[in-house]
Amino acid sequence: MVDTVPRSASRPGMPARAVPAPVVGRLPGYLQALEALISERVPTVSSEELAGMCGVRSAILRRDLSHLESAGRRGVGYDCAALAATIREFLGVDRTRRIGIIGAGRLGSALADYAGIPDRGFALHGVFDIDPAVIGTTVGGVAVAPVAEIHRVVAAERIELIVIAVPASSAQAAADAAVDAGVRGLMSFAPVVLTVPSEVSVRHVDLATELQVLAYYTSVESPDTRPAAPGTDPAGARTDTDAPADTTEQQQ
Amino acid sequence: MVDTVPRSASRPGMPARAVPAPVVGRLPGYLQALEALISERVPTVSSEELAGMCGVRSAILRRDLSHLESAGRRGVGYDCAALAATIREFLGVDRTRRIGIIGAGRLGSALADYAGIPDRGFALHGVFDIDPAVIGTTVGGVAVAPVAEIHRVVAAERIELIVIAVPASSAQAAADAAVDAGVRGLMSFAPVVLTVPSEVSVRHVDLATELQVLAYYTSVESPDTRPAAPGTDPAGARTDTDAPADTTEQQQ
DNA sequence: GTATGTGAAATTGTTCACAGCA
DNA sequence: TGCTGTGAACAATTTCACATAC
Repeated sequence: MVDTVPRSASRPGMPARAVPAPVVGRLPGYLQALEALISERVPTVSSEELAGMCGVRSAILRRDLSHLESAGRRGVGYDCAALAATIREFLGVDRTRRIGIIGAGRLGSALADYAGIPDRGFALHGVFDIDPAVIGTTVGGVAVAPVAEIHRVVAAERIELIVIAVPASSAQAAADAAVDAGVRGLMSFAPVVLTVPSEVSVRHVDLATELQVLAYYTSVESPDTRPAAPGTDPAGARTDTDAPADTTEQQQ
Repeated sequence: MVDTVPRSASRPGMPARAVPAPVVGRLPGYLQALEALISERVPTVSSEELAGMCGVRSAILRRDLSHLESAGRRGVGYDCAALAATIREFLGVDRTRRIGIIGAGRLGSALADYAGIPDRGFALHGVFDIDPAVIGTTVGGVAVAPVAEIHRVVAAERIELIVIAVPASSAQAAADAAVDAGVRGLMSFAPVVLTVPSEVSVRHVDLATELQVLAYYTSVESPDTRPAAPGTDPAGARTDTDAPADTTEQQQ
């Protein structure tokens, strides 16, 4: 599926700017659903169907897709393969992105497995740690290198994104090292706010944060609350958050 | 505005309902920052300071806090300990919430470590798997039990939240088992949309999704984001040139 | 003087509903 | 006929700015 067309990789050929963060956050979900359809040999989907698979309303789906040069055919629907290709290109994963992970502990190793999974547009090209005991061992098919060498490895392997899987106490240092190495995209699992230059993007995932939000929703309307509608509060895909996940599953 | 949202007669206890999802999503971040301040013996913070620590604007912070019975003192700021207590109570983590993890693989084991960390309001009370090879082993200080026993364990240990850390192919089955066991809050790391009853809340975190969003933001930055030829734009769209330029994501 | 809490405005995002094309 | 794409209505959220309280 990757099969990057031998074309210029410098710029996506579509109006990139001005696409709202919530939209960007939902696109990966559409892409995932499309890939499932494609693997089942389904040629086209209607906005209604695709939206249903992703847990959003069809109107949202259509408007979201209108931001990128949509490939729908009125009266027919969207060509799965074409739309998937469009979204991949839009997101910039039409070519494989090389990623690295700082932290070869349990979490880092686990993430390495996921990151190594092909067909999602990413490939693991570096794992870093400061612990001499793990340096040199293989994680996710890659030899663990000292964090001190991150600059060299990032350059040599052309790593573009770094996942931070170290304890909170070393997260900022890890981020600094990654930024210093030239990386412009960071995804952190450490429960601290990272300070980075404005040109660097950071996505943050924190187990405790997610659980606390979950705790809120399970207590608000679990025990005895039934104040009408509140249950329908769909957690908007946070820009950043957001994560494109809905809190409450609602079927209507 | 017509207050369509039922602020409802909230529970006498204390929390006021109808709090927007974006607000709920930011509260854990405030709590985290407050805990850091508390550990440094800082007695009070201004909205300006706290907001700065969390990567949000002070106006947002103040309005967010206004949703719960705020504890600020004009001219002074917020009492760290009091505010932290208020947020904990609001989120429902003023008492320890018991969680369980389905999937004792690498990811599940890694998460078990995080989940076991005290002071965040959670305690691991169950780990489940279907693989006979890991059942009985200890993960995160808990003996791994068969998924088939989840109902019994959830009841016995009074587990309230379940983290799903299994492959995509078994995620729905895991969710079904958890729901059947009476759990009303799920956090899933599997890249699939889970179908659950409306009274169950689901939070979803997917590495590939996050990386794809990150990929987008790291490639959009191109200095010359030239929206191609105007002809490509179907409806002479209002190219709101000028982007928010928010490369830096703030956490959710 | 300082910093909160909050109307009101501005902005951003979602839903409706239908014109128009395949 | 069926379904997309989108103007317009609507709703939610953020930001401003200031009265208010300490």
